[in-house]
Amino acid sequence: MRRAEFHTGPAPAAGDPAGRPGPLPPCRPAPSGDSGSAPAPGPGPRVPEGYDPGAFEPFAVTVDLAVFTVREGRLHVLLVERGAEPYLGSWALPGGFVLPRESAERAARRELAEETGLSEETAGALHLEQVRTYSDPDRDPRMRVVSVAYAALVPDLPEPRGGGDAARARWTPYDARGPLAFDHELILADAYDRVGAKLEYTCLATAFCPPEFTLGELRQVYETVWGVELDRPNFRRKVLTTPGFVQAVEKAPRRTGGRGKPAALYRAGRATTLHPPLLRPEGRTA
Amino acid sequence: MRRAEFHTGPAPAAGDPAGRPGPLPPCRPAPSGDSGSAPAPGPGPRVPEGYDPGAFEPFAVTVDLAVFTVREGRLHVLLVERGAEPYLGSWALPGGFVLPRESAERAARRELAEETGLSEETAGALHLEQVRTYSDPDRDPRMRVVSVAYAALVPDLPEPRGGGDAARARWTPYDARGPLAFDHELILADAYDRVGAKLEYTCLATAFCPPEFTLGELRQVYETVWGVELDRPNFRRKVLTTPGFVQAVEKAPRRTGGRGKPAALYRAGRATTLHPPLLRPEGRTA
DNA sequence: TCAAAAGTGTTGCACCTACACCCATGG
DNA sequence: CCATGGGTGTAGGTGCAACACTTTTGA
Repeated sequence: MRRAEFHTGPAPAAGDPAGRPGPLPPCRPAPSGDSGSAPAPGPGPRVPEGYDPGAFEPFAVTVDLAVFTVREGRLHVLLVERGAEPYLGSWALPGGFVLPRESAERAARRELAEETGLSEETAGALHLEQVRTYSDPDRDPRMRVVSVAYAALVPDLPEPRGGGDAARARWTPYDARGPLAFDHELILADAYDRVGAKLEYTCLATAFCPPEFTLGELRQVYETVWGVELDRPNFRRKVLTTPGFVQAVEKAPRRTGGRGKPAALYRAGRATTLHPPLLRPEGRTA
Repeated sequence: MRRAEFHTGPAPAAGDPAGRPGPLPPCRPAPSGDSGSAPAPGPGPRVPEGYDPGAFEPFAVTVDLAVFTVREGRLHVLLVERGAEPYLGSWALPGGFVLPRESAERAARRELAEETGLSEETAGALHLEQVRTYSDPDRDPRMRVVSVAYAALVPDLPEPRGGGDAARARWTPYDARGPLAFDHELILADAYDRVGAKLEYTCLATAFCPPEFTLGELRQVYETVWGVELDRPNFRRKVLTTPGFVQAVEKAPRRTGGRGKPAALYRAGRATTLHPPLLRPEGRTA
């Protein structure tokens, strides 16, 4: 169904459901009809196929964040409670608009800092993984919104209470979350799949850990995200024999995780990929 | 650098460099300020951080396609010659605008059909892989364009001569391409990396083959994309012992690839992932 | 009869799995 | 002392790399 009103004049309804002012974007010149990605017109006055002025209906571009952390042996995801219709009161992924002069990744880092209460520098150092872009025309009932989804992996952080938007944010156990607003259920599932897969063949797991960590903590990341138990001795060998995965912290003494023998500390190494990969146990059989 | 003209009125220059009419999109109502991905305003009249009316500057959303095929033992990519400034005469990835009522994937399939001259049904069955979204504010010198990149894998096709945009399209050897317009060099490299990686742990290689293929053809896909030689006997065993990767075509006799013993024919199986993966030879050592 | 590609067999190594066992600490 | 987690050792299995070999076609 085409939106004919875009060709006949402004559509009705400019009010914001949340009561905020609804600024009208000014009319703007049409793009040239051929962009970095658009089909270039052939030589001559021919109008290329697929060209439609409606194509220039402005899209809103946003980012959605699936922020994961491992907390008390469970995978948690950062969710925010919606304060406006639609889905008022529902939980949703944090996110926001991409501003005119920023890239989607910068927008994602900005939102990440806002929602977690971290400084922009700290947030800038965190691992951000672009997952997918969601562009179904009906994914937002109010307007056309194209959203770039990012997965962020953070070590265990305090409950977000940084003021601002962070006040609405909560760490929620991944498997105890309720239904999410919009298509955020799908986005979160995709992000989870991506993270699980990347643990297999990259050093990504260290992104869930503080700067210095024990092999037990690192192993718990795998076990928590994958939902399996790994053999401790074998995991240790695999990590230590993969060059560049971790590097020992020599001078530092040892740290205990409550009971048991104190463990040696490690830092993330320089390597980014694992060769050969560290396959999930199910991968062997499935 | 902000584009002040968007807040002060229409900017100059509405004409298309190619001489086509430059339709002006009508003014439209502002979005509610909170979208499926936008920060929901907190309870109360507070204006959430990060809110900026400029965020509603309309973005153009496009798709870019990296269409790969294996031809005469070389990896080829489909490129189009630009017929308008900027980058007039340069080569670029095919692509185009996402229309108001279609998803990015549907737009990609539509463009794929247009550029290759295939029917929409045929193109609809081809493998499309969303690679990444490119959103640098300056990636197009004329306006803000956010582009969703897709990689498409097709079996060897005739030279695109379907009329329309396809007339400008050419199959180009991947390693003999010139510099590309915009950031398409980066997009193409990302798409190539993704395809190469996915060959390792998915059954994607069959997408490069016709419906019925020999194991030699399948092996050549790997060898061509990865740029390595694989041991024929070991490759055969790996493929045949991976359940669901390929299934033999019983009744069909055999087919020759020129000289040599005729080979048995196979079809793609039902599996989509490879467990354990088929690692690149370098993966073992690197 | 030779080149080229398909297909089978075999050996050895690399890596992973599983499990047994010792070490160090807190209760 | 024992429970808990860190750390070491070792035997067996799986799967892959490497390479030798036979088969079947076209030139």
